[in-house]
Amino acid sequence: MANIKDVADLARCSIATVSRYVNGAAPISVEARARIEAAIFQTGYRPSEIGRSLKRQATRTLGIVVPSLTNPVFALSVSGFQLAARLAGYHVLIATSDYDPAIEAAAVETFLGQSVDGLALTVCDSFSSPALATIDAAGKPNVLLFNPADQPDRLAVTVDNIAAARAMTETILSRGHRRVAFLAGQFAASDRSRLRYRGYAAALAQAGLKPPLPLELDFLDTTPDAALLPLLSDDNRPTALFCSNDVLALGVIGALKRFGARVPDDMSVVGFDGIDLGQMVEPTLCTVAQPARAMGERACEQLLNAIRNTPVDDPGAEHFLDFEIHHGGSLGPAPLIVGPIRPVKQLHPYNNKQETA
Amino acid sequence: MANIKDVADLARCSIATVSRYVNGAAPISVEARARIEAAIFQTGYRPSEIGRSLKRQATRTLGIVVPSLTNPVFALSVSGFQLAARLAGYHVLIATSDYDPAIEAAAVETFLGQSVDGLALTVCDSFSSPALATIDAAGKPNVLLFNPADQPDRLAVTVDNIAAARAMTETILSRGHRRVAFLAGQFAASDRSRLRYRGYAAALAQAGLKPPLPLELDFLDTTPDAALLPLLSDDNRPTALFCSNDVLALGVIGALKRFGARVPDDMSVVGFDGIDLGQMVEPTLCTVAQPARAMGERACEQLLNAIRNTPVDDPGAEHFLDFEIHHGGSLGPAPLIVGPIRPVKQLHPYNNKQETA
DNA sequence: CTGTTAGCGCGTTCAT
DNA sequence: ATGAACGCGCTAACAG
Repeated sequence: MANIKDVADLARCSIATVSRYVNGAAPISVEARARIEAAIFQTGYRPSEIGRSLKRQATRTLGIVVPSLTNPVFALSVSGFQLAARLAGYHVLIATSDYDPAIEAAAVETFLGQSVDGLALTVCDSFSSPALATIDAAGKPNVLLFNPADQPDRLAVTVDNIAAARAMTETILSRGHRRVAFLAGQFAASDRSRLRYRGYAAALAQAGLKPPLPLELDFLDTTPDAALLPLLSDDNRPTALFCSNDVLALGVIGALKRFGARVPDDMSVVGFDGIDLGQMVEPTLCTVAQPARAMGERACEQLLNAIRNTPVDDPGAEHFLDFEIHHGGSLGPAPLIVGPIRPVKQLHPYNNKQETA
Repeated sequence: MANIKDVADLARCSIATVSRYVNGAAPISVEARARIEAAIFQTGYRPSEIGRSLKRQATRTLGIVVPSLTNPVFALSVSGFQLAARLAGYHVLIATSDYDPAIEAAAVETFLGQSVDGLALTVCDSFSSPALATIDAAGKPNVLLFNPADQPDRLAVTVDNIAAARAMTETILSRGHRRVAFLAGQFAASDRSRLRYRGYAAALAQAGLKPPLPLELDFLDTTPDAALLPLLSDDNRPTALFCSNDVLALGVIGALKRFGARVPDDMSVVGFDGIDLGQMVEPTLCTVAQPARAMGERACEQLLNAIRNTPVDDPGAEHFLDFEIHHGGSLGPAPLIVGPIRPVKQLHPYNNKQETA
C-alpha cells in the first residue's frame, strides 16, 4: 500500500505538499498539482485514516451496540443511525450483545480501545449497566437508544414506554376485554419490557382489574406452543394477549393458529414495535409502533451534538419520540363465549427440516 | 485519555516495560509489575488500537457490505460474520449499499481508507461491480457472500441459486401447476434474482412449458397490490407465484388476502431465503432456505484464511452451501377451477397511520 | 507557494 | 530485566 511519502517522492515534492493537496488545505501550483495527481493515480494512493486519526486524536467513527440485528426493530434503528452518521462524515462500528450485559461491557471495552468518538447503545437495563459505567468512567460521549435515562443528565432517545403500553391496554379494554395477559420475551433482560408491563398494569388497575404477573416466554429455537399451553387451556383463559414485542406477537399468533384458534375471533393479540412484517400478514398486527429508524437517526444527531459540544436548549435530557397505535386486525372485540384452547395438531419446532434438495 | 507514557511515569519505569507487561511479551520483575498494575488501574489506561494498528500495519478489523440490514437474510448473515470475527479476535465494520453499486463502491473506498484487513461483500452484480474492481486493484483479501464468483480465483460463499430455483420449480410443477409466474423485487439490482430466474426457466422448459418473463415489483413504501393486479385479474392467471425472496413473498401473500384470495387454495406462493418469520405465519411459507448465518460465518473463515495466507486444499474456489426446500403451507395443489382475482377492498399503503396516541 | 520538523501512541530493536 | 530510540502515516506549526 502506497503512503504519502511514495507519492511525494514520485511527484518530486515534499509530503507536506501532498498533504495540502489531499486536504485542500492550501493553494498548490498547477505544475505540482499535476505531478501529484499523476503520482496518486499511479500509486493508487489512499490516505490512511489510521494515520490521520493518530494525528487528529479523533477517529470520526461512532460505535453502536444493540441486543441483536435479527430483530427488525434494532436492524432498523441501526440503519437510521448509520445513515445519519454517514451523512455527517462518520463511520460506524456495530456490535451485538445478545441480551447479555457481559457482552455489552466487552463491546464497550472494544470500542473504547478503537477510540470511537462516541457511543450509542441499547442495553439490557440502563439502571444497572456495567457497560454504561465504563463509558462514563472513560468520559466518552454517549447516548441511550430505546432505554430510559438512568440519570438526569443522560442522553437518551426513546418513547414513553409506560404511556404507550397504557394507551394500548386501554385500547384493548375498550374492546370489551376483561382478562388480558402480558407476555414478555426477555423480561429480565429488557428494561423496556418491564416499563411496558408497568403501563399495562396501571391501565388494568385503573379499570378496576387486577393485573396478573407477566408470562415470560424465552423461546429461541422452538415455538412458544408448549409454554402457552397452561395459559390457554385454562377455563378462565385470557381473551387478549399483550406481547412485549412484535416478533413475540407473531410467534404467538402462529401458535394460536396451530392450536386451531382464530385470531381475533377466539383470541386477540397485540404487539409492540411496529415492524413492517406485522403489516404484511393477515390479520395485520395490532401494535404500538415506535419510529425505530428515526430514533436511530435522532440518537446519532444527539451523539454528534455531544461530541461537538454543540450548545442545545435542553442538554442531557431524555428525548421522547411519539409512538402510534396501529389498529391491526389481530385485536377484535372480546368474544361472547370463551372456552379453553387446546392443541389440535402435534407440536413441532420452527426449523423443521422436512426435505433436503 | 491516559496513554502508555502516563502509565510509565506513574509506575516509574519506561514505556517499553509497560508495553511488555500489557502484551505479556517478556518477563517483568514483581515489583515493577505491581507498580504498573496500580498505575493502569489509577489512570484507567487502555491501549490504543490505533497506535497499535499504525505500528503493526494491520488493524484486526474486517469490513462487510450488504444491500440492507432490514432484510432478515442479510441481518442474519452479518450476525454470523460478526460472531466468527469476534471469536477470531477481529472487529467488524458494517456498511449498507441500499442496492446501489455507487454506494457499494463508496463503502469499499471507506473501508480501504480505514485499512481493514479484509472485506466481505454482497454486491448487486459480481460480474460488473466497480466495488470489486477497486478491491482487486488494492490487493485486499476479499470474499463474496451470496454472489456467484465472477472469476475462477474469487472466494465466494453462496448456494447454487440455479439448482435451488430449479428444484423449487420442480416441486411446484409436481403439485400440478402449469402456469407459474416469477416475481422479483430487485431484479436488475440482484444477480441472485437473475440466477434464480434461470433455474426457474430451465425447469419450466424441461417440463415443456414456456417460461414467461419475470414480473419486477419494486415496492418499497407501498403494497404490491397495484402492480399485481394485471397479472392476477387475467383469465389465464398463474396458479402459483415464485417470489425471488421471502420478504417479497410475504408481501404478495398479504396482497392476495386483501384481494380476498385464499392461499394456497386459490393461489400458491413460494419464496426464497428461509427467513424465520416465514415459519411463524399461517400458512407457513414454502421456500428454499439458505443457511444465512452459517454463510456469514463461513465467509468470515474464508476471509481470515486468505488474510493469514493459510494454505487450503481448494483455494479461491466458489464455496457452495446446501439449501433446503421448506415445504410450507403456502404451496398447495393446483386448483381445479381458476378464475381471475380482483380486489374486494380498497387498496391502501402499508404505513397507514390510523391513530396517533 | 513549498519544505522541514515535531509528535500523535505504540511495539520493537538494540543496548545495557 | 529494563531503557533509549526509531518509525509506522499523517497534519500542523514554522520557516522560508
